[in-house]
Amino acid sequence: MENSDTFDLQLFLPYLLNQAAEESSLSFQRVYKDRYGMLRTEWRVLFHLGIFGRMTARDIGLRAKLHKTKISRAVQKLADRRFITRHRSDTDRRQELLELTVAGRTAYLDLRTIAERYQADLGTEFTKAELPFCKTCYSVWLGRLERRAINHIKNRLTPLAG
Amino acid sequence: MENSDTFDLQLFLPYLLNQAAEESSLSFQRVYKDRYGMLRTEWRVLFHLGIFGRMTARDIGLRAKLHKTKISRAVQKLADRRFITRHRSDTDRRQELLELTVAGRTAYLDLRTIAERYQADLGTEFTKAELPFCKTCYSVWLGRLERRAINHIKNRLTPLAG
DNA sequence: GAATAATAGTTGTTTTTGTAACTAACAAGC
DNA sequence: GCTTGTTAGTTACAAAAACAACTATTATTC
Repeated sequence: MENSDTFDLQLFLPYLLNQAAEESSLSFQRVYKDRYGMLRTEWRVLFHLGIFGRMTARDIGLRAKLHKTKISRAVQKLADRRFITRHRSDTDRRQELLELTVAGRTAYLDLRTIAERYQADLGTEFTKAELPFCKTCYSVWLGRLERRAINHIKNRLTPLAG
Repeated sequence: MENSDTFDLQLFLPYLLNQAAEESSLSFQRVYKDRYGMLRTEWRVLFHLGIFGRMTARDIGLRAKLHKTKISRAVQKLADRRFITRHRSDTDRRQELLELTVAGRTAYLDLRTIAERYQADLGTEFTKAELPFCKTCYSVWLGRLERRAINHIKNRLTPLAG
């Protein structure tokens, strides 16, 4: 063994987060896959529609940070299974308003119940003090993302201004 | 808007973790992709070899929780690019001992340096108290995984015992 | 108001992943 | 020592993701 380095992988944040995220979403994936044969993107779209009500594919993409092609295909499958309806918007005929059907809502509520149970279950392992931190984790990266977007715009503006 | 539900997605842990993980690894992905045209799995294999020294594909898989086919392909690419060498083990001729070449080590050290800088950079946003918590996140899920594996075995043994 | 740019969403093609079946080597039981 | 079972790693095929190019509609600009 020509031997190990000092860098501690166990403390490299992106690595830790990925391992944790992969593990947590894998276990939940089994639920929506087994019950409804859904893919992760489909589940996410369903969830967003369940939580936020009627919205467009574009807005789902913005919120969930999913690429439009992924959403387009997920929407198609969900519509095929009569979990959602699609209606062209009157104000902008490029957009489609997506909405859960009764069947879709039922599926959503079913999965939501399991999600809540799953979450409560995790609560026994994460202490009350720790739980809010997960949100910090999240917003720190979202914050970084936003700052990057802002810088990107700034960089494009500066040459014009200068 | 037929309106929103009470379930707070912003507090659903697997979702939060995934968003955070995706965002954090995406920004680092750009580094090893732009510099060496590497895929995530290749980078992980390189890193493991850099940190732990000579080891087999199997051991990398155990540590990194990567499937053997993924590793097999990553190892092939890394070997093609002369970043690693492969030698059949004398004690068990099924196994191959993998090791970084000089070029591989150079790449590893380069990426490691950036990783450390990136990590330090994050440190300014995560407080000292928060940082260790990411490790908690990680081990909680690893813990769950192990417990599940144990239960799985138990469930297969009980019928035999009873 | 015509020309140009931008946006919502779709479709087609290429990469990458996941899954299952395979080879080769070793291990155990009888 | 021969049958059966396991393990390390590869390969082939199917599913999913990433990326680029496209249509249709709306915004902008001159």
